[in-house]
Amino acid sequence: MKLDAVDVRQAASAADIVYEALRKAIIEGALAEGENLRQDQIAQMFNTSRIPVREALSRLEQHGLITTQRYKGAVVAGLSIEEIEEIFEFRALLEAEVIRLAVPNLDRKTLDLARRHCDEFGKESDSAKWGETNRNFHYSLYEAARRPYYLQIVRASLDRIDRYLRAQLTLTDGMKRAAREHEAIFEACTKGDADLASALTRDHILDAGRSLVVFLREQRG
Amino acid sequence: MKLDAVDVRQAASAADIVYEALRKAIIEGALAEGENLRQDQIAQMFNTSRIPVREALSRLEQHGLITTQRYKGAVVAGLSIEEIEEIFEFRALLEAEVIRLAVPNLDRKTLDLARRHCDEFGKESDSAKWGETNRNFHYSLYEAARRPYYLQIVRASLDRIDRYLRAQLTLTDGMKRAAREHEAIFEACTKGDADLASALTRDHILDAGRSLVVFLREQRG
DNA sequence: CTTAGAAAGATTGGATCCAATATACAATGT
DNA sequence: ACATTGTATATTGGATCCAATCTTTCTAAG
Repeated sequence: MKLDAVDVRQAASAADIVYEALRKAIIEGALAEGENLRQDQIAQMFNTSRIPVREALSRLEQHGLITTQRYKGAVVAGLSIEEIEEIFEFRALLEAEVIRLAVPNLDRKTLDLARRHCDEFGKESDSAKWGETNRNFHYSLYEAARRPYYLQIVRASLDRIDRYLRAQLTLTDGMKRAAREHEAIFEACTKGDADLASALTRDHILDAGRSLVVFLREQRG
Repeated sequence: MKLDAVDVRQAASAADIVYEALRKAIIEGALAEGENLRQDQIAQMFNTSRIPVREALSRLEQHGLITTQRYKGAVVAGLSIEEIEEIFEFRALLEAEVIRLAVPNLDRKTLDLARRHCDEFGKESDSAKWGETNRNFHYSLYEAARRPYYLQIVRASLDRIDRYLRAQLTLTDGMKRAAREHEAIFEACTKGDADLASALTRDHILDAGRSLVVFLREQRG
């Protein structure tokens, strides 16, 4: 007997579905910062009651993606430029370390996968897909670090600033530069040079942060 | 008209209260790992319904303090030795950086506060109070880094392993060594030597992690 | 005696209802 | 006209009820 066994117990609850959908919408910028999130309205969109919606909102707040006020409701969280700078600095520290830990564990298969993700960058120009490819590329390498806790934090950090990054990339030539930097990081990984990969990753993130801050200062005045 | 105005809107919801109480109980080890958390039972303890309890449990799960299975309930999360090692390694990286960023901003007032916390270590032998003092000491210095996002992650990381640390400290002479190391870190801070403070903090955390792992390997066999 | 299967009880997930609070707007007095 | 107060509506927080699922127990056949 052969079949694609699925663990039924992992079936998603209504709250899980709402949470993931809202998370995705916020990360991709489909929901603008400051936008109101009415429990009733969301419940109707998902054909459910407000209970799972409230659970989802509570989780989103824990992750800093929304802010809530008692009896007033939830709004999509916005980040100040200072907060954005802090998160980029944090990511630089963390991801530089993760790639350093990953390099010694990289095998042929993982590198091939990363290579394919890297090649995708030339093709995509849509910001949602670009963001997806960006995550795939970095995470395919990061996985080799075998540090689930680190990766969880890395993910959460990227979640917070992804929408700003995407908005900027579509409006500037940041995508081309990012593609070149990815190429260099990949190169260092194939050579097994952990220190170089780490330094390049650090610069890659700090550069992206700097251009984003410049962009936002113009935009916000 | 003069009165002590209080922002009423910050009043805690039932879910907030339950969340904080359970978080504290788990961190302090009052709830053993693997212990079942029945919604009904908790609701009765807090004289409330299951709704706020479910919200609290959902938040706790996001922070990794409990694990839940659909229709089966929640249990206090346990960490494998590998997971504990990873979190100590992570904390070493992060807190070493935080203290480095903090040192240039330390002023007389902050140092005095840290000094007082440091002096508390000699007095306390109760593990709950010791843990509290430990947090107070480190955080009083960390605050000067002015990196709220970093601190949020630092807090969450400590939350996960605090109960193991406390259990070990009461059963070994780890408290004395920790006190000496705190003294040294404080010394480096007063001198304004950021690199030294960073290195000492890193070692302080890695040492604590190593002794804890040794302790747990014995205990768990 | 063991074990598969069914029934009963326990527990969680979700829906509906009620209470507490906020917001918008009308009414009233100066 | 303006500010203040009262009221009506909208929205959230919490309680209670029902459905879905798990766990345990009981039964009966091998």
